[in-house]
Amino acid sequence: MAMSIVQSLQQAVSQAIENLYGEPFAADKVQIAPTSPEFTGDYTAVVFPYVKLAKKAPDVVGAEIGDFLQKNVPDVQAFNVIKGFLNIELSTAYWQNFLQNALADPGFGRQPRNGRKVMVEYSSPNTNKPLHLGHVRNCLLGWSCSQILDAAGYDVVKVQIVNDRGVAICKSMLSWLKYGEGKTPESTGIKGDHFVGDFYVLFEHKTRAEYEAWQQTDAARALFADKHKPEQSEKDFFKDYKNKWFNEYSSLGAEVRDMLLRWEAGHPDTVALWKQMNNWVYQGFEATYAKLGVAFDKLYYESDTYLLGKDIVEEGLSKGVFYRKDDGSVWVDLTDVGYDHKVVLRADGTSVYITQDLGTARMRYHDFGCESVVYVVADEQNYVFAVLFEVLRRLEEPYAQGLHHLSYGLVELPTGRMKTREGTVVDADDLVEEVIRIAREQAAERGGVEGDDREENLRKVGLGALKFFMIKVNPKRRMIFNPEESVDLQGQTGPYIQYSWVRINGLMQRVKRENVDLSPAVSYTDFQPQEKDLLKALHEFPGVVLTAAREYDPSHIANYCYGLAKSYHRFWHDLSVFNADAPEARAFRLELSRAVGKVLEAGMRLLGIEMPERM
RNA sequence: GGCUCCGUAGCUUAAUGGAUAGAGCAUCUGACUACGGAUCAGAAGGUUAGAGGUUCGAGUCCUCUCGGAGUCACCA
Repeated sequence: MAMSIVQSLQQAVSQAIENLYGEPFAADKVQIAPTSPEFTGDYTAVVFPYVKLAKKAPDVVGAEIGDFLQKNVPDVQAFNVIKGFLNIELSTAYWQNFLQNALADPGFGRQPRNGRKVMVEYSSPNTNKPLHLGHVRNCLLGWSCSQILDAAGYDVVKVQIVNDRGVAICKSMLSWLKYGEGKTPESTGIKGDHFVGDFYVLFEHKTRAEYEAWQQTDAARALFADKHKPEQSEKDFFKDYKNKWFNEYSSLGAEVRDMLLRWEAGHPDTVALWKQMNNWVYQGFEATYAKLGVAFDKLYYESDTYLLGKDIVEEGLSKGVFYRKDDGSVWVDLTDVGYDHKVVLRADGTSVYITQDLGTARMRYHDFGCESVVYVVADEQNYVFAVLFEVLRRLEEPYAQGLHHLSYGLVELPTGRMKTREGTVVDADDLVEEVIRIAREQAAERGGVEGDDREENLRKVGLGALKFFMIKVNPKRRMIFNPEESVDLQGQTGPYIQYSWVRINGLMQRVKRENVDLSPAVSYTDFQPQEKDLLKALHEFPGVVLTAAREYDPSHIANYCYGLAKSYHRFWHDLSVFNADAPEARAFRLELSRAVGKVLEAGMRLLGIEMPERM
């Protein structure tokens, strides 16, 4: 592959230092950055690191290196030095050439395949209730991260692990058996995941009613009198006691545990019911994923993986990574890296969560051979993943050096964390409908364009607003989501970017209609600042994709697209395209617009955001 | 309490150790008989929580203090 201009400049600067001052300086240590907007130039070399070995003042060093570059690098046209910053101006020919190449390359911004496989795990829902706002952020991050890694040259495998077993789904199952009267999603017209979720909520209500009734019994009163702490109110006491009550006194609790035991024993009716209810949920999930525009290559189910990992525990024992206590439980000592002792197998020989995670990791490596894995999971599990990764490294698993936890901040509401019990959960399906509704409302207010594709465009605008809102901030930042006002359509938003693309689309339609000759573009040389800004921004695109991939951070792409769209809006406002005063200028601006449109579309696609034809 | 993360304008936020900390929202003032005004320009808004330190250079790295969050089950 040809060397990029930045690499050429690094090499040339390195060469200059060696020639001028007789000291070697590694080319990849040479700092080259895009020139700040307030100065003249395209790229800037920082010369402070060389003043010591040159034994000269910074501005002298800058001038000497600049002189060398101008003489030895054909693309360098001019330079200026300000306070130790060497600003380099590239030639018009370089920029013309760059634009033509970018336009000719259908995959501009994408790297060649690097032959490496990476797995991205995201979403990973429970099957007892529908997806909510938190899953939406997770899915958007997981999807865009997958797209970005793909663009960076990796082969990406997208997976989720579905928590399809355990107490939670048993609650929905029992609830349906007791109160369902044989209803189905089909018979009620309720989407499958919501249908099952409703029975989960109903179960919680019934449990609460049972608990409140129980609190009036003599046994409960006696217990409170005996066990409560001084200062503790009856209300607080019973709040804390709920779990214990559910496990020891509740008849619903007993029935759920019984159902879980029957499931684990493979009781046919129970398993059949479990399959039925989960299938309802999966149909609902699929619809939601389709609406969000995300997909998976393979699904893993906890019912298949929850027993895995015991062989790894044995291995770890023989390797000395783990140790066994007298009661038979198995542990790992991580105190030397500042963590704790962690149990990896219970005394009764059954798995804990990490046992399963170890087994799943190995199983997936066996399935796909990915040398690295990205887990998209909220930051409340930071410690869990730090421990998991440390254990896998100690076990010397072949993929252990490539593990990454894409940790993101929880999405909260203005009232605090979402709580199922308090009914404050923002449902994913509702949210999608809501943002499309807002887009429709806004379009009507602006006297939006009608047409056959109207609904499709409104969907793209609404989702574009939502997705951009959630992805433009650094993933690790916590986010307060106010459904009332979070999805703006003006300013630093998805629709702002979509609008710049729509403008370009309008130009391209006219080019086609009028069969405009674009060939004079190459003889245009008098770049205006607004045009130069766009050229420089386009030039950055491939590097931004690589940065986003390296840091597993889609927000870089979002911020880049915003910056490019902003430059384009200014260009549009300040300069005429079709009415340019010379044919070369008109053709060049059209070509430049075409390139911007192309990059905006590609960049936003990496975020899972589509461009509407009109808006 | 131990460990981890965070603190940038009224609010939401950006900034591979580099130049005068950059945007958006909200507020105020302007801009189309011109390719679409979901746009553009301008004003105002900052001791980057605080104090030390390293460096030619610190929002960024180190130490301490203050404030906030997460997490510390043989639960899933």
